[in-house]
Amino acid sequence: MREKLKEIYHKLYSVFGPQGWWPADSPFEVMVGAILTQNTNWQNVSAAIANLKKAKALSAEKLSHLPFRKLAQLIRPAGYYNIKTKRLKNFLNFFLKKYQASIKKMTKKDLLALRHQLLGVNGIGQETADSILLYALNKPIFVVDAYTKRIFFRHKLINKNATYSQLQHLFMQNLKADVQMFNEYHALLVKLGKDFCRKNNPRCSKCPLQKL
DNA sequence: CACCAGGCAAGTA
DNA sequence: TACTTGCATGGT
Repeated sequence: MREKLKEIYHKLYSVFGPQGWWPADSPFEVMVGAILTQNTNWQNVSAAIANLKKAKALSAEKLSHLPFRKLAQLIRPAGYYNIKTKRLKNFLNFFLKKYQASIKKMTKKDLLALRHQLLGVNGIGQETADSILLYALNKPIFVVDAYTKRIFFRHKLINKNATYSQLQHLFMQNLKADVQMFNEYHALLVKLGKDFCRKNNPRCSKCPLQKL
């Protein structure tokens, strides 16, 4: 399996090249984006973030002072805007109270302790927590998502009921903990998923992993 | 028109 | 523990 995982990575990298994740101007923007992108395509999230920038509201201080309705209006294009406003507020409270909105302070915290803290925030689940850890704070943790699971299931590398933790351990116990590689690997799986492994599977037969 | 997107929590049994 | 459901916009 170790070799298989490496083989897949190198194949994807050679086909698609570096993906340049996470598309954002700052770690804080990554964290906001991680919450907004829950079960939503990136284009809609991008529009929501553009609204926040246009309103000059993209900072922990500004966002936390913004009235609920005002914030909900700004992030509307991202969908689920009421629940996401609540989740953003929950995260901001956490970020301000525990870390004084300091990325630097947050980065100093131990990886697993911080992950546990993030999971304690209502609205932050495993994928969102791991996305924040990897893409905002450069911590060596592997992000799993629906594409990861679907791709590995379709290639018969896992069974259908594999859990998030099982998938994550599969990667982390078989690969060296390398932030840059974890970054690229997850992004490449999303790219592969978008192009060849949608739910309603238009072109699974053309997937570059077929011939491995 | 139907289907889906870089999830998560709450409710039910 | 193991399902099920609500949340919502915008693109194909």
